[in-house]
Amino acid sequence: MEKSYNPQDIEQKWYEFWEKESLFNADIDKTKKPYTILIPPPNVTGILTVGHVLNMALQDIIIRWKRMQGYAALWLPGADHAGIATQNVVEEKLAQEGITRHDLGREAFVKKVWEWKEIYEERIISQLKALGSSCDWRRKRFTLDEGLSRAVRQVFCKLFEKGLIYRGNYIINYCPRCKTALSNDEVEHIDTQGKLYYIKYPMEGKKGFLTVATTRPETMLGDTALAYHPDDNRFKPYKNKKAVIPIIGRKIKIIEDEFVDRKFGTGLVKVTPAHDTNDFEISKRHDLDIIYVIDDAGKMTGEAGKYKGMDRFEARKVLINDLKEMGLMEKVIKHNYAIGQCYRCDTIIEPYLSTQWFVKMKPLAEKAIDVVKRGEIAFHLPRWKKVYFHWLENVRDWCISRQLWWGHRIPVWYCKKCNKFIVSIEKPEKCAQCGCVDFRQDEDVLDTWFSSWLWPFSTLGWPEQTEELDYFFPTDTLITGWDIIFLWVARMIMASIEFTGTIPFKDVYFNGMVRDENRKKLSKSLGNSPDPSALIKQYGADAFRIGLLFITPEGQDVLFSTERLDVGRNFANKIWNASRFVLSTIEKQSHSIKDETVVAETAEGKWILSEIQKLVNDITSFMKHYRFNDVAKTLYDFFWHEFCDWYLEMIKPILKQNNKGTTRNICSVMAYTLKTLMKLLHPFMPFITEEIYQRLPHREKSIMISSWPKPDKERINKEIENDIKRLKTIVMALRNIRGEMSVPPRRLAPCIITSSSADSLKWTPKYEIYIKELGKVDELIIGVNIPKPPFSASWVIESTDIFVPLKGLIDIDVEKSRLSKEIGKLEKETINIDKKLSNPKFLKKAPKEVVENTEKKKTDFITKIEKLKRNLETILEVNKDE
RNA sequence: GGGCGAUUAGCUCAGAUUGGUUAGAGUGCUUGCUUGACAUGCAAGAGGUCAGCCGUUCAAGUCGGCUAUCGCCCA
Repeated sequence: MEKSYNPQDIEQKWYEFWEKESLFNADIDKTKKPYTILIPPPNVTGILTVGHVLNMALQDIIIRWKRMQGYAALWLPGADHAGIATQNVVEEKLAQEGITRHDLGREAFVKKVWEWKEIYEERIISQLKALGSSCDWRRKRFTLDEGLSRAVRQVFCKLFEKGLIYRGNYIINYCPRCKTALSNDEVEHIDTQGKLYYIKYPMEGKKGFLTVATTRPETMLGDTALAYHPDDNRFKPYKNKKAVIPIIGRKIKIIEDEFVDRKFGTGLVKVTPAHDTNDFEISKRHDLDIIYVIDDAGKMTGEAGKYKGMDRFEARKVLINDLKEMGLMEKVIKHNYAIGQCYRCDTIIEPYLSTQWFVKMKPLAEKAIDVVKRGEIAFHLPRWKKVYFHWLENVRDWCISRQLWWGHRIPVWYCKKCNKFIVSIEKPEKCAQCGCVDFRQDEDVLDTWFSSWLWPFSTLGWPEQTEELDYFFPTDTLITGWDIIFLWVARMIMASIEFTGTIPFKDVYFNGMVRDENRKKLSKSLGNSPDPSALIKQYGADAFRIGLLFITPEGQDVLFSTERLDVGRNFANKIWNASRFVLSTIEKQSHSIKDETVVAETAEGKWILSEIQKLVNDITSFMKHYRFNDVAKTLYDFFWHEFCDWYLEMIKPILKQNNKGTTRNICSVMAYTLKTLMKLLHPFMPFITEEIYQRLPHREKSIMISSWPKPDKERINKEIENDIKRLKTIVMALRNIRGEMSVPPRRLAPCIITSSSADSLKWTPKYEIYIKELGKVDELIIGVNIPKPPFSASWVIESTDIFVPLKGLIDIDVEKSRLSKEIGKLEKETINIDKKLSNPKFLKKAPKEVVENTEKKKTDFITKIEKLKRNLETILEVNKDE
């Protein structure tokens, strides 16, 4: 084995092996319980980010764990067509060649997008594979697959029949750059420092002015009224009078409406029905005209007079200038408000009146609230329930039509003769109204989320009642980011209940967002995510995975920087080298070893076998509770410190004795322990653990399908655990003394361990060898009441004294300050304990156990202080003698 | 405007379900080591008024309230 771990030597090899052996495949097996995770399908827009890596790693961790526990574990992979985002990237690419999608036409353009999709889907899959993802690739799905598309059409028709889908003319969020409608949830509200413009509208007949405040002066060209609150007496005299829109000179009514906020601006607002949600509502109540002044590209229309053809923001600038010149701009003040931006391209959203398709959400929302309230679906962390409920309780109808070419075409056909529309899964044969057979399908496509909300069951074959659906559905756990709780999670729950009558998954684990060092969310558009492929190459997939998990506390956001993966890389190297030591030791002796059934003969063997049972127990419990960060840290800590620093170091002196039987026993214990650790680590670090497993004596053809360890009570040995705890304390004391006294590393020192009672020394004999080796002791004397030799450093452990005679090496001043410092610390603690114990209420009310512990602690401290003081005195005496 | 979260070592964070240990880890820092697995390493050390205030309790980093600062979501 190489001296340092090189992941590139083994990762690809094992992934190919797993695939060749079909180990990722989850088949229907009625003798096993199913366990299902569906991938949150990544967009085919580009490569994955480190955020995806975290999300995917978590899924792989769970699915590998469940597979080892004997479940028929299915991780179903796939990708999302991501309508707007994908259309955007392909259009951008075309633009570089100087072509627009219109130059190509719909069919040719969509073909181009499919080409793009094939390339990027392949890239994503290869990234997932490089990461070690154990997906059942046979079952890979894409949201535009035939089966999934049929599900989409069927759902559309069903909801339409139920009256839950309707077509209507409303103000929707429109992105003038993507040239499509968006749902409310696809708009991001960004706090902005803007301005509020106070504009004077002349009264009809030149009888003075009325001032109106607005953040969007350019829309005034489309005003069809001014409005004030009915209770606002300031404007009563103007009721039903007319004002004149400056510049274009159109006359508009002054009306009363409850909606107006009297405290905003002057209390009088302009009403622009075509370009503002609230104004549109007002216009319906007052039967106002609707005038479009901004078109679907964000440019001013013919209604805008001289501003026609200008971009909306350009028009604003010019208009403000014109108003100022005319003396109609009363004032401009600073004003902060949240401005809506497109979540795909950050363009400022234009509220725009148009005819779109909508889903009525209230009836769907109610059941989705219930299942989470009843606990049928559990959220981790539970606090996300609050966010979920708040959204569902205030849910608004969902605009699902998009003016795009890439996506599921809306299954609505318009009769070319009578223009009546028919909603149908397939193209209708003839018009029921007029018998015409000529139809035009709706030009628009559906919101991407209208297909992804079906993902949990459409991927398993729905609407067909497949065996897969029967076996693997409802799925078990969804792992996703909290940023799509509305867009996706809530809607999947609604859809699943509506169409399958059951919940889509039992647990939802929300992983934190990965952010860069400036706390910015990693995103493809910002380009602030390092390329995962490069990181895998640099660090190895295992190091990447465990390194990432190491810095990912449960459900909290993660500050990522490349250097933070060093921990993972170092850990992989540590595993490699410890294994190298274990394996070379095993190889050196010729006998075969029995690892599973081994009974340890040596103290350190009994100890590690005992400790590892506790570890298995803890790790399994952490896994169950989605506490992956704890798993990573606990395994890291155990492997590095207990296994390497203590256990392997304790083995070394025993091996040196060259007793064949003992060596064989040690090898068996080592093999068992290392193999158990590899199994526990496998979900996190699949490649290196497979490599080590294969080199150890093993039964299964892959660690992937070996059984998850179960704690063995027979191997727990409390007595040995206590002994080793004391041993460690002694060794650490010796090391501390050596360190403080600057004893050269190669120089061995004598050591005396003594106590006033023989009982408290009874445990020591079989540990002498370890004390000597780990504490660098040449002459070890253990006995009752041995007096402290001159020129020795000392340490106190409970009732036991440790003396290290260091004539010629001991620095009296260092030893004095060491002892004084320790005494001071303990005295401070004793004062705190005294306070507690002198409080009658504490004695009366605290549990007996706690009081007893506190009392014992006090006695221990006092004994220790006395001993330390005596040691300090003897040092001083020695000093005097000289 | 409504809500959620965070504030613990120089930095990044654990300390959950269940209040009781001399409050931990990684990294950084200081010192010493080419120790027969590992310098991607070994050993030792320094470093914390747990944001502040008030409260509940025999007992608070942990529970409740308020304040401050930062971040996010919804309107």
